[in-house]
Amino acid sequence: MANEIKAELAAGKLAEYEQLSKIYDDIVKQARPHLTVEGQGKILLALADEDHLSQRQLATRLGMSPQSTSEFVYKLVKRDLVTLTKSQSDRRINLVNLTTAGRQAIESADQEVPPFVKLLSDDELDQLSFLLNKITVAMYADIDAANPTLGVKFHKLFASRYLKQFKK
Amino acid sequence: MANEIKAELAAGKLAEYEQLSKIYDDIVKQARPHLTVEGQGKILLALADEDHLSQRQLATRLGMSPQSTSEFVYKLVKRDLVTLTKSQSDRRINLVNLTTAGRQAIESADQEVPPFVKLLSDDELDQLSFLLNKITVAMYADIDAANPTLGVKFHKLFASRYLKQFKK
DNA sequence: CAATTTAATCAGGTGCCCTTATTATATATT
DNA sequence: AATATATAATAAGGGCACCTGATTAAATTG
Repeated sequence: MANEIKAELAAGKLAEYEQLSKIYDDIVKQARPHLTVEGQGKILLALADEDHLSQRQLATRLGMSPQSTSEFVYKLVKRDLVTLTKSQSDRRINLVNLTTAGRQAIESADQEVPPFVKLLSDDELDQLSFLLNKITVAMYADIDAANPTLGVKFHKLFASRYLKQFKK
Repeated sequence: MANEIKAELAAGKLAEYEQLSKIYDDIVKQARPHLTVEGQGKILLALADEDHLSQRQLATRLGMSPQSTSEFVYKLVKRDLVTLTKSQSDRRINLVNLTTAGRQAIESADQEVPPFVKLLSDDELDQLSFLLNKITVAMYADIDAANPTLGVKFHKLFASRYLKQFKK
């Protein structure tokens, strides 16, 4: 019983955090443009991980329809952040390649640790990472059970964007 | 230094959680329709808190433009979840009222504590709530500093949806 | 009473996604 | 080789959550 209330409280806080972080993002975005982990941003992030992917590969990795992928790629082409080149081995395939500008867009949008995270103590940070890890592991399992074809493993990549230490 | 890495790790986990929860929502939504805390859902939630608000009031509380508010209200009217009645004291005002169906939609969509939260121990739930509270408090402050007019306090309401105990 | 403010709506637009055709190109089958 | 089938990508159209810039109607103010 007591446990039930605690769980509701935690779930509520989690929901509140999610809502707030949308607003937070909007505000921060106005100050300094930053990559969203949606649409075009997703594509860029995937290409940062591995360049010269086909649209089909992108779609699979990102768990979205090839049509949507094509749309975002097209928008990125218009913004000169990627180019398309026909594969020589299979001329149906349109390879998506980051341009210098595209690469720069990713770098310059490098995620900064938000201030509200910085204000936690060492111990608290450990606790938070531990708890969130427990939660995300369970989520991956649930999502995978519901839809094994979803390219969801990919999302770990978004998390690693914060880890500057690990980049080169 | 060590602290910096811990912070990056936690920030990354937080980002990963947010991404995953979008996907999680989509999957859960297919199984059982549920209110989103966006658009029409936001309106319903606000009305659940206080019925018979003007569109202007809704817009202010929800921190969105009156035009968007009007759009969502109109969609809800078409779905017979709310009705519009002209205010008698000020005939410019169109009051938005929940219908029985609207009220039911809110109740029946009552949030359930997600399984991944339930799997935490009592202590872990306490820790998580504490940490998230610390974070959200800081977020409220930052958001308010950036844009004091934003009706952001409202979002606490979303959190309270989980607290069945507290409802009537 | 004229001028201004306010509530709501209309019109049009953006971004993220989806589904249902189509069009090329490849590969497998006869 | 010729046909059938599978696959990569695109076109077309739609839905949802927002937004900005007019416009209209009703209130308030001077």
